[in-house]
Amino acid sequence: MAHPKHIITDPVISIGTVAERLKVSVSTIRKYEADGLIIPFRAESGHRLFSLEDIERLRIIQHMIQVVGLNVEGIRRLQSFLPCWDIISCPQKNTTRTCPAFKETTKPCWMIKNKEGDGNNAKNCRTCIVYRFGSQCTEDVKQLVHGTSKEELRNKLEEMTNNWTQEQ
DNA sequence: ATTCTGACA
DNA sequence: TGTCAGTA
Repeated sequence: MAHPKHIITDPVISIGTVAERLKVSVSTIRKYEADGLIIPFRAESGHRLFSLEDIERLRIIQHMIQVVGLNVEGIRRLQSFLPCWDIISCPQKNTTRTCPAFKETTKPCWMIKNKEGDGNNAKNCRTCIVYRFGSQCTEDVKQLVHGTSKEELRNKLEEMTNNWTQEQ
């Protein structure tokens, strides 16, 4: 309610602005991207652009580092447990136990290079509900990953992301 | 003036 | 994490 939906999701903030608002260096933000923690939008010029949701995600990263005590590697591993196979309709549905994302415990699904076939990669992952969930509060993440059916999981995610993207 | 990539103390 | 180079 505080912000209209488009304000939340539109990537229009420069990396410099983000840096000063979060009190972090520009290079640190670039590093987070290189490390797979964030997927900034790219202008045609090649410049990174961030939305308010992106800033929220960065805040959570700071929290995990400064308060929780995780390092970048730890955050990546934590996110590798986001059950994308349960959250979105996976091309290899019945073979979930064999899909790379399911077995990977080191990096999140958006960091896994896709083989042939459907080529949805990091660029599109930016808008994926799985990736976006990482922009939610860590408390909510806990509750979510705590025994819920696929259907419930799906609904909760929609709910939560709606809280962010809702309303004018 | 700002940001980008890549290399590097 | 920061900086320096050479661009766009």
